[in-house]
Amino acid sequence: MIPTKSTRRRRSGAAVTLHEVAKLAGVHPMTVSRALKGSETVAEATRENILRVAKELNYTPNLAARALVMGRTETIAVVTGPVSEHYYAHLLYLLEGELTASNYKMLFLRSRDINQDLFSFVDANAVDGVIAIDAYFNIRDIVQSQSTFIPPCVYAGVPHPSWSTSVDTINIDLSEGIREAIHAMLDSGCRRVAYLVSNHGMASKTEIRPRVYEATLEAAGHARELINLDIGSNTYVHDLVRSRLVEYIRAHGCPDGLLCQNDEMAIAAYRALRDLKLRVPDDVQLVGCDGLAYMEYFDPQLSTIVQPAEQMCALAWQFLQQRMNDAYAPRQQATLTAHLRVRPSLKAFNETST
Amino acid sequence: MIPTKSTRRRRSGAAVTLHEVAKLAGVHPMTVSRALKGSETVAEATRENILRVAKELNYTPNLAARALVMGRTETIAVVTGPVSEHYYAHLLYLLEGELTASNYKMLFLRSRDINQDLFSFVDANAVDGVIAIDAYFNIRDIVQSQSTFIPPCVYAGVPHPSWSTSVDTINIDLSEGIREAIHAMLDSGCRRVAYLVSNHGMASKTEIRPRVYEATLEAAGHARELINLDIGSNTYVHDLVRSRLVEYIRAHGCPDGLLCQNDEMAIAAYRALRDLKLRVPDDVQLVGCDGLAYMEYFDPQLSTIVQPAEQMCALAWQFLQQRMNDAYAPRQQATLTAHLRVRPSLKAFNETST
DNA sequence: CTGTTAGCGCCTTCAA
DNA sequence: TTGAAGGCGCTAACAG
Repeated sequence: MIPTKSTRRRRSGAAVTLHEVAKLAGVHPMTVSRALKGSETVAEATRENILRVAKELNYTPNLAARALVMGRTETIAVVTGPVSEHYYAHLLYLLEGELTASNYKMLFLRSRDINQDLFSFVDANAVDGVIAIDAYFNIRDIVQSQSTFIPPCVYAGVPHPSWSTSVDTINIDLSEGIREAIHAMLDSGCRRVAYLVSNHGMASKTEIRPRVYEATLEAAGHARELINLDIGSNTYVHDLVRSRLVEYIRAHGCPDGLLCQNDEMAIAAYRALRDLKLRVPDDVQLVGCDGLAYMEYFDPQLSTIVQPAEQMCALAWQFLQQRMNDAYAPRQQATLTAHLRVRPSLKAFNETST
Repeated sequence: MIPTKSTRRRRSGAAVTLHEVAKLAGVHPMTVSRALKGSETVAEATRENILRVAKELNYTPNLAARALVMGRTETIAVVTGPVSEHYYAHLLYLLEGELTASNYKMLFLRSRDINQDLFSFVDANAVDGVIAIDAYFNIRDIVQSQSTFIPPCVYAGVPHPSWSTSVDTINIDLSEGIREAIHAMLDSGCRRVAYLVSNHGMASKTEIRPRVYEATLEAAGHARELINLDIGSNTYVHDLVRSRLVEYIRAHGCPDGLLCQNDEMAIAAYRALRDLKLRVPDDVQLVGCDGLAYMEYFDPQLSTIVQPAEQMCALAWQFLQQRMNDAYAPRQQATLTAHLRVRPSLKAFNETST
């Protein structure tokens, strides 16, 4: 029962090769190769015989060998933010659908450690291309390098303001949604609309969210209140957001409108408010950002700025395929707009629905 | 700027090979190979020179070539339920941590279409092993085949009762948690504890959850109420669970205790109850199963049977590594127990906390 | 329609 | 300490 150590490193199990099939079918390996790929030009009789033998031997082509000779792996690297956040998990789910529909495999990389040279995977012939979502720092090096050649790569997500990239890009424009959210709150009588962020980077004036927030409030003649909980790049943010927001409200009183950097934080904020016996939307109106399905299941149902995730993923894969076909095609770009979804966590919901 | 078409299929970009480094360093390719791997036996001077040249040329080893000759890819296939469910996303996150810590890559496969021969990926030398979680049907074929050799594979999750597998296994034992949940509800006065499932399979007597549910209620002398919403294998279950549960309750009145197949369904059930203006826990006590972080952020905070996810993932990777080292090592098995976490959605919470 | 030749980039093995 | 030979399994290109 112990397998023969025929070849030096042959995996103990199956590992039938083209040659073995060929020998048993009484033809040259090349004929087997042809027969197993799309038809091409093999006689019906031989083909059928070959297929039969291959099935009998349970032949599986060695993908490493094929990748070596073809220079392609039919594998795409996908890089996102931490998949512990449901937003990224959802994107992964959507991308998985796109890729498997095209018979591509997905190498899932680095949702946590952020400083990693992605393109080495392309150079290493481990993947044919890269889809990076909201992973600024992962592709920054490449984008900034002056290399004439950039491997097939699509960057999608909320654009980072500090660089203008030369890679194919799908930008999510949040500004519309943010304005809609702020106006929804102001129009229903909010006098103190705060913006809740998790760290310094997200509070910075170069980020689009705080910028739009500040501009919108200023235009409306209201004071700004940027709440930076400063939890760094911690992954499990919920607990910290919850406790620090409770502290903040105890110290400074509570805003009557709360716009959150993303849905995860909105959920944590919701909890903090309930801890304090504050009611949504009567005491505080609450809006998140991402469009998680879960938001609708809270009580009251939570409003959110919905990112067009399906569209983004479909387009990302489309762009990447095009790029893999033609490395020197002109740069591809698209911008998708995120809009507010009004739910009962906004007082505007009642006006809308009745 | 257009790259030379030197070799026929060379990818347009980098793709520096060992030979080019060798030529520039004035040594034999073999020496480069040695110098770049762990030291071995290369003179200090030559090594340094080689490393310098390699860096200068931005050399990246071709993983396909290495995989071909080594027979290993340092890649693991991970198969789970649909990653749109947060539970699986969380497992993915944990596994990613394990794998990257060991310098392994992760091929993420088939979280949706369930009938796929996973082991062809191992045969194809595309991955060195497989971690399958709650993906019965994906590994069923292999487990049932009488093949003497099973590729490195670890199956983890709630065990399927119908087969006794010969692969390495980590079983999650939910029965403890289910009993605890049911008793928590009965002890606080529930007279009608129902069990909510999504489809026929989950309602079947061969499944452990309904079995334990029925046995426990029977032992306590209570009637059983299995609510099967029969939504098949739909992925986005929330909406359907919500609407069908509302219908059910309108038709049959409401149980005063609701145990759910998993947390996703508990969340949907929570929403259905709120739609009906029913209060948790006053009108209905509610318990989910999985241990999602989100459960704690609802109001009231939702109780759940917590699966030991960290432990499971760590153990899965440990088992798989061992198996990859020794294909003929004895079968590895472990059982982890899930326990109830009592939160305010159970009346017992007040007794506990005060 | 099928076989031959050559080589993808790397590593193992043996020789110097 | 380094070099040379050979092959992993497959496929493109060209013969026949």
